Amino acid sequence: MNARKANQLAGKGDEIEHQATERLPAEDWSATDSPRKAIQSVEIGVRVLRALMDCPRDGAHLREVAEKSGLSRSQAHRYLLAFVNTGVVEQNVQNGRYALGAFSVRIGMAALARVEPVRIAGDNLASVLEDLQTTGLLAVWGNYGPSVIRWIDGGLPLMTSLHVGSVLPLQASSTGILFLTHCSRALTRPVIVQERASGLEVSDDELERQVVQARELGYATTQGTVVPGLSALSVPVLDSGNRLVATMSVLSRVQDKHFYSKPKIEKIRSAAMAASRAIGWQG
Amino acid sequence: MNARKANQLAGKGDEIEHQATERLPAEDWSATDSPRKAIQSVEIGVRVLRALMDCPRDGAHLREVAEKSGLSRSQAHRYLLAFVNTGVVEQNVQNGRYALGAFSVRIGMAALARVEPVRIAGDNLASVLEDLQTTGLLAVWGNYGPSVIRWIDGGLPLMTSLHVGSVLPLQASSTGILFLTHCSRALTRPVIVQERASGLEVSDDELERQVVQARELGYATTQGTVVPGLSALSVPVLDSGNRLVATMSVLSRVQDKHFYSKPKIEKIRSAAMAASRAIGWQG
DNA sequence: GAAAAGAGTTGCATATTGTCCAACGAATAG
DNA sequence: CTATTCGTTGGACAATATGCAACTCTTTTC
Repeated sequence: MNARKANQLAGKGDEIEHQATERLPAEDWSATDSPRKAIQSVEIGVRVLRALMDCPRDGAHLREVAEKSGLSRSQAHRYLLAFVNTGVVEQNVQNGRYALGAFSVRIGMAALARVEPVRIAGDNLASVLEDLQTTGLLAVWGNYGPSVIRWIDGGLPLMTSLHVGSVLPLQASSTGILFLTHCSRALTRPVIVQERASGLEVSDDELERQVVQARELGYATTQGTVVPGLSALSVPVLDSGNRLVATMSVLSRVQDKHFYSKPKIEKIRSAAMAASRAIGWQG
Repeated sequence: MNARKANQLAGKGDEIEHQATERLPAEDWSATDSPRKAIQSVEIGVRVLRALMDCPRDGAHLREVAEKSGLSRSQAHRYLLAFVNTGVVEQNVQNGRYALGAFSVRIGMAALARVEPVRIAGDNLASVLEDLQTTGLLAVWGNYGPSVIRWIDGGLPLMTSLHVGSVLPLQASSTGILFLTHCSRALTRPVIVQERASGLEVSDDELERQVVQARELGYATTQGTVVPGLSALSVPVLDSGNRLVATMSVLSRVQDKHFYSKPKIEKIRSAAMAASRAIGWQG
């Protein structure tokens, strides 16, 4: 048992990144490691998921998963099979690669819904959208930049490529500008590098200008840079530490030139501020 | 083994809320779980997560989790313990309730990054077309109506005026019918007006009939109305908000009267549903 | 062009590991 | 106070995960 267990736990020399799992709700929810008797297979299974998490979008080969999680290939294969059976993981039939699947998204969404700030921001956004009779979205910081986590349809007939899961560009969306405004360079820089490698380039000067403006006004706007014909106004939702928790965006057609009137902007801003205050912001 | 497994699967007399375990092959769920050997504990673990997913924001008691997942309390407790150890689940020390934890959010974020509707729909369409040895197309809503964004040649030699960028008629194509079925009037009406001004007129009654039929069947068909001699069957790809993201169309010659047999239609439909699920649809 | 290497997948004997039962302490109710 | 319910734990048993090796298929190498 000793040799076997040692092999399992230590992996093949590679130490597994056991990143301190950040805790969003500042309540008394503990996730402390305890040496109590549990289901070992489940803990190993989570190791497999962890291995899949920091993988390129197009998935990982069995080989990589096995290495990252410190399992033999046959073992890793069986764990992946179990996850595939349950929809947590999907396997690309073309190239055989494994990646997190649709059910993982649902788990994440269910977990997010439990996070107070997101819930509150979503509710406030919904009521503003109903008031303004238009459509909008909620975004948080995801693995590859600002990610749409809620899409609220409010009367404005729109067909866009945007949807829950879309990653918005940092440099070319009002949402992105807000994240640039409120988040550390260390967080945003890699994404910008990535975007520029993909051909989306906005000069640092121009970005700086927009960031300053967003900071002054308390909101950011874009016209048609993400989806042609669609303009957006985004406002930040901050927590007690002035950290950006989420962004609320209100959409309209670019031809509705005067959609974002002073009173409407005020409504949107105060909705975001109400949400911010509700989660402890004191600015 | 029999008695034991039966007990596991059936629960303790209470029937488990077996919410359509989304397995694509649509096997009957009471029979053999997985034809291939996997890790049973992991699959059970996912059952526990599923139980946690649809519970109130403040978490669920061990009791509920046990019932919903069809496990004994001691069993459920051990699974939850394993998830708590890994940060997937958190336990409120005050009231002892369990809920999805911060790590679940991270899993979801990682999975979200992989959601790319058009690519996924294109891949699924391609494999169906290869299977059926024919040609098809992918369409999304464009500025002037349903627009072809991918044309996939699959053996059927077709000479048509259709190509990437073509706008399909709302009233006279199976693709158009689907957009009429799933999109708001406000979005489609202008295009219909435009079409009628150009001489293409289908009565509202007839359209309504087709829309109802498409909604019932889950697909739409046309014979030769877009391109003479060419018939098409189109299926919708939906996202998490039940919005129509794209349509997949499979083409054939009208003289191949029995091309769209039941099993083929089923294949096409399930490809679209697989794509839908992969981008978060939960219907 | 054949052989070798590497990838993904599967069968099988073995014992590690999950399961069931029962029990404990702690709340809560009656 | 007793009775019940709940979360949690211990221990014996056997079901289940493991490691090894084999197999298929593709890719690489010579």
